[in-house]
Amino acid sequence: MTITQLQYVLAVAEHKNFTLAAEKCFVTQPTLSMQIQKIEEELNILIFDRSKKPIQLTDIGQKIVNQAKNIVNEADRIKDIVEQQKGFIGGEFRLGIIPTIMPTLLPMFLNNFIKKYPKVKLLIEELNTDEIIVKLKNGHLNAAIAATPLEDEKIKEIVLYFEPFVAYIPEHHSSFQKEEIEVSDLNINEILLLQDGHCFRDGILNLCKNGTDIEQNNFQIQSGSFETLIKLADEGLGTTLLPYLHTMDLKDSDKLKLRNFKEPKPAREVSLIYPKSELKMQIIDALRSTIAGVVKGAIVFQNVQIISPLQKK
Amino acid sequence: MTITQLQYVLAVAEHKNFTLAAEKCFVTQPTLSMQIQKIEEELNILIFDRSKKPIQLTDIGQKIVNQAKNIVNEADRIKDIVEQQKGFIGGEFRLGIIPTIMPTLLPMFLNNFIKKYPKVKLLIEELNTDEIIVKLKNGHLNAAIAATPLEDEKIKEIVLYFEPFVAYIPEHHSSFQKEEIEVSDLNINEILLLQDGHCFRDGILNLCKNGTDIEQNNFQIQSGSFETLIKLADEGLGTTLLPYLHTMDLKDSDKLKLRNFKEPKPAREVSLIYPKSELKMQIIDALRSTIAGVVKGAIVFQNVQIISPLQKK
DNA sequence: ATTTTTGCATCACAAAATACTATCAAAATG
DNA sequence: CATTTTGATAGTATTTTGTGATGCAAAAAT
Repeated sequence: MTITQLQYVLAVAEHKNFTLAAEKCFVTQPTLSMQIQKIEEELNILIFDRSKKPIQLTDIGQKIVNQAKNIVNEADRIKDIVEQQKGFIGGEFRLGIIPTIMPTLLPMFLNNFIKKYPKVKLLIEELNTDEIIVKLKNGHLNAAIAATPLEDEKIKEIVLYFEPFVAYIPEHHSSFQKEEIEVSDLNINEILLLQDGHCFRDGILNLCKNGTDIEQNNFQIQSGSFETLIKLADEGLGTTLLPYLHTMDLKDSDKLKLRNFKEPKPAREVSLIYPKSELKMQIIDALRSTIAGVVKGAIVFQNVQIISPLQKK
Repeated sequence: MTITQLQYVLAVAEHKNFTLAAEKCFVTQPTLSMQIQKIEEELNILIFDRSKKPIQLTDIGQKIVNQAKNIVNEADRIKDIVEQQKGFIGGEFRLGIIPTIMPTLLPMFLNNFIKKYPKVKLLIEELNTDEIIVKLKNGHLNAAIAATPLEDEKIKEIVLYFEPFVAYIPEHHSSFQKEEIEVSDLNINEILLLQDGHCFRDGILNLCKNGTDIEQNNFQIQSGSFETLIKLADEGLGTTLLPYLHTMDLKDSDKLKLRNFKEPKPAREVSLIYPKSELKMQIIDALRSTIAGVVKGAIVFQNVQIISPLQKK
């Protein structure tokens, strides 16, 4: 039994297809077929049920795949340990970022980071929280930036900053006169929300559920970008909530429509998250310190109340 | 990097000698030398400092060895998973037992066990607790039977039974008249103890320290067997304490000198212990159930007070 | 101080394992 | 029914792993 064989098993288990798995492993399909047969023979069991289409894991195969993941992860960490010892910070690093953080945070730290760690090849992907969790677990991402806490056993979190929610109230709205607003001023049914799947949407639903129930009446528009929501609000279609960093690059005329919450301000917790396997910890730590550096200047710590980003059932 | 290479690294790390390590791996020394060189080259580091005699691990080498242990352990478990699935209970199994449990417990369950699981080749070794802990951690033992709790992070314990201490009081002793005795009746300085290194000795010291301090006066004889202690006690040299199972095969004349403690009786906790890696769990569980079966008849559960087997500093 | 022993490295070569190309057979697709 | 997809197999090339013989330096023994 070799580590290579286990990697082949994992590839087939993931793609449910020998040919595709072989490609991903950069070998030909017969090579992979034979190695899979060899390990099955050595263990004297069948890992895959080839009679089903697409290919299925047998019961014992599932157990072996789980264990193989452990082994391959632990083996990968050896190279990690060596690099860490050498103080080498480089190589490919796959980072996921949720859409509501991406446009504001990424420009703030990306330049700093690539200058400081030129040997790291950052591969950044915009994904929503659910997709991120899956990809962290199956190893397609090394780390991600998302709203937390996620309460996921297999994922670790390092809090980067707390980002208050800011209300955007169009001029004609009744709350426009107030200097600061409270959660109770908000009517969930007139808040313009992002599409389903954005955790920022879920966070706001959690925030507002506290007082009133959601009435499924009237209209509800959901958009994928805050810019749309702002324009809709300006058209008199309701109010909206923005994460603090988003408010910084509004036009001055729009900034006048922003209203802070009274303390403790509702806020989201933004964290760097990564799988428990803790691969590439040097780079994760490099990211953390770079982001901490740039965010410290932008976000003044205030008395905040953290809103869960999770969808409550 | 292959699992085989990691095993070679572990063998050299353990024996600090290429030639010996090669033997243990059942390959020639050049094979092992070359594979070690290959993995060092692949990682581009030195794992061993060959200039020192005996060979030393480099700093990074130590870290790699730690990780290699993980990997090899996890890899071993794959075969374990397969056997478990197949319901196969067999193969070599190395069991350590402490000297004060060996002569009484082993005859009680060994016959049952080998009849029930004829494919298991039990390799039993008499070792004291310290030796057992080392050998469990480095993989030279699969499990052991010892007094617990050990409070060791890396070792798991399954309690088998509680074995009360019984006092052996010679006829002319002042406590001989009492039907039941108490801890306060014991004078640590007149109790005959086993040699240093036996945890039964440490347990008794813990028991008696509660009341009085140990005076380092007079005489203290330490023996390696209870039989010696009994004879010395008969000669009027003091009293001694025996574990309950040991009292069962005394001569009737000697049994008259036994005195039980008042409840809660001081007792030792005897457990099946094994490393966290949890290899060969099927056999460990087979042992547990076999021993539980035979002990249930012999030891009536009573109100006991567990004495720690650990040497307090 | 010389010899012997110990212990790892190196060389040349054998055996085994791994991978590739080409091809086949079965199942799924149209 | 022809076509495509997908995994297995055969034969061969390449790479890896292993062996025995030997070298060489340092430590141990005489």
